[in-house]
Amino acid sequence: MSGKFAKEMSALKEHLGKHQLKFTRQREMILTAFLRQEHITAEAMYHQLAKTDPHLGLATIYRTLNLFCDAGIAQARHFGSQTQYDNVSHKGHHDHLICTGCGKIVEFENCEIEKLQEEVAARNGFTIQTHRLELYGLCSRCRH
Amino acid sequence: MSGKFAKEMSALKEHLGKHQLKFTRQREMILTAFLRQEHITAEAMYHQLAKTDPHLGLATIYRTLNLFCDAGIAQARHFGSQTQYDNVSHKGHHDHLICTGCGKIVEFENCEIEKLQEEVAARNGFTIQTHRLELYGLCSRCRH
DNA sequence: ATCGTCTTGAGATAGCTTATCAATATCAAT
DNA sequence: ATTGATATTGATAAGCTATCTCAAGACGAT
Repeated sequence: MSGKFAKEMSALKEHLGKHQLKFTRQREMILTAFLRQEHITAEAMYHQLAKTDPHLGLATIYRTLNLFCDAGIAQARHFGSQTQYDNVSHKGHHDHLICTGCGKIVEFENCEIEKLQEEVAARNGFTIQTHRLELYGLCSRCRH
Repeated sequence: MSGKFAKEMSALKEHLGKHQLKFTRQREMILTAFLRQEHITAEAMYHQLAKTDPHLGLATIYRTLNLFCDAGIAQARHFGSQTQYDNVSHKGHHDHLICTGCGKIVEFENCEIEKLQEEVAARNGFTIQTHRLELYGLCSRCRH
């Protein structure tokens, strides 16, 4: 029961303690479910957890995911019409190359770009938690 | 009246022709206004154009900006709770550094990153039309 | 166990975007 | 230039996601 999520669990408890908030059954349940994902929407988590606890409210999911953002465990990102809550502790980050012709998506990683991003951030006094890089263009076939 | 936006105007007309769509007074007016901006929201453009044409509907703005996206002239980007429509032809492209603590947004440009992006694209047979780079983290004040 | 405070669940509400539809504008063919 | 077929517009309703409200219940320090 110590669990592989002990680090995040204590990060949450520390945040709760600092802000006079309480550790509840729902917060524990939602955190455990959240840490199993790389990113998820509130709606998706609502349906996922409905199997375990049918009375868990959607508003509670939103409130709790936003709480995780405050605690630095999650990070909200607007994608399409919904908000994606990213698991900050998840490492394997990849970026996307998207063809505007056929919709093909190629994933890539580039350490040099990431290093330059760190430099830009540092120059502006920022500490990067995560990022999003999408390149839009035409793939070889769609270019004709 | 030839105008500095001739290139985009013909790109729009080409798209319209290919899809059995019509060239209207509203589309021309919205395109001209749009090309003067680097990026704008539908709501902001609605208020801006209300001075010229008080009867122009908000739905038309949304429809037209989405049309520009289809034509490759604009690009939608979800930012906060609203959608930003970016002017693709605008050169001085800037990226964003976003504080997850206070919401502060810092714009930046970095040629080296852009060059590396080109390399990644070329390696995969892509020709970049535009891109989106957002760095999320804590600004100096929010880091404490 | 008690009490003050925080949290929850359910539904109402708010904000942004899209759908509906009758009236109108556009454009190719007369 | 007129016609006719089709696309577009404007106004408003509807849809969706996320947040707010508040009475009832849970938490945790004492």
